[in-house]
Amino acid sequence: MRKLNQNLRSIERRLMEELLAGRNSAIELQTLLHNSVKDEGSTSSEELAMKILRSFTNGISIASSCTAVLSAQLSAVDCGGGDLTSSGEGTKKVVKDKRGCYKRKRTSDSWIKESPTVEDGCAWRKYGQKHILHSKYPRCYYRCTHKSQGCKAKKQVQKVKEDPLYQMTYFSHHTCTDTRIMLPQHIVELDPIESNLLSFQGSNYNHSPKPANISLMKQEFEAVDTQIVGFPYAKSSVNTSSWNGIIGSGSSGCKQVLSPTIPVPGDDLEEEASGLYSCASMNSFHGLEMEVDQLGDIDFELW
DNA sequence: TCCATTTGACCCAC
DNA sequence: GTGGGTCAAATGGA
Repeated sequence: MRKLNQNLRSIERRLMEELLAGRNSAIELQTLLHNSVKDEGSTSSEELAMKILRSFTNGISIASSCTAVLSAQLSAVDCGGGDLTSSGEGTKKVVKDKRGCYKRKRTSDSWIKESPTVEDGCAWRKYGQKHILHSKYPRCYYRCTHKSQGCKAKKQVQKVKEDPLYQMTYFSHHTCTDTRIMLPQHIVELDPIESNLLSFQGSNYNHSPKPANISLMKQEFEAVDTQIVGFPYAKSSVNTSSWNGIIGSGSSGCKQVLSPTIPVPGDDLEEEASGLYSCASMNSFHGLEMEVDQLGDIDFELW
């Protein structure tokens, strides 16, 4: 048992180191983006972005190994039915047997993320929308555009506040080889901070995925807001500019200007474990910061 | 024609 | 019985 504690402490320390490194790099990048003139510093921004990605990937990988250690140790101890993979956060996953026949089961292969934008850099296809009891806003259901490739990634998006804040619940990681969407060049070039987007343009990612219909996602919530509370996006300059950048280009513009790509890992095993950040890699900087802060609050009491 | 969204219906868990 | 998640036909845009 003492050895278990030592192992866990060691993993905890490594995890925290990686996450802190990622956080520091993110802060550094934020400063850099604030100070840099357009076209300058793009290389270092890329390097930093990759550094951040690497740190989070490593961190998640470590967290995964920690879970594996815990599972192994706990099953050895046999506490009586304690299954880490099924005693997660209380979120539910629906497994389909036949049409309309589902079994809900708890799963840990899901995670919640809050963000001021609904866009997360991945290509999603909406397959449903429901009004949720006691909720002002509808919940939207999305699955990966590449479902045909067998990708089981899903997400639910629900607006939780009048200020643009969306709660996104992800289920399963992307198994498709291409989860990215494309952004119009000018959005990234205008002002990465102001547009709330990060450009990860790089030579390693040369696929040509379809863009997610971000404007429709925005319009959808805007329509709801218009009915209920007016025009909420005026409250947030950051998000307004972000969305204006996208919507202003129109959907055709989005398809025509495809040069900046947002790399989302998913091809190798290590990155497979980093589904959370592969999906979040294009999120707003504020969102990233928020996530890092949340990660900093991880409760290691269990260990 | 293809693809994404909308929306009512279906079905299950609670 | 109700609420939530999914399906799939209808619809619309490119």
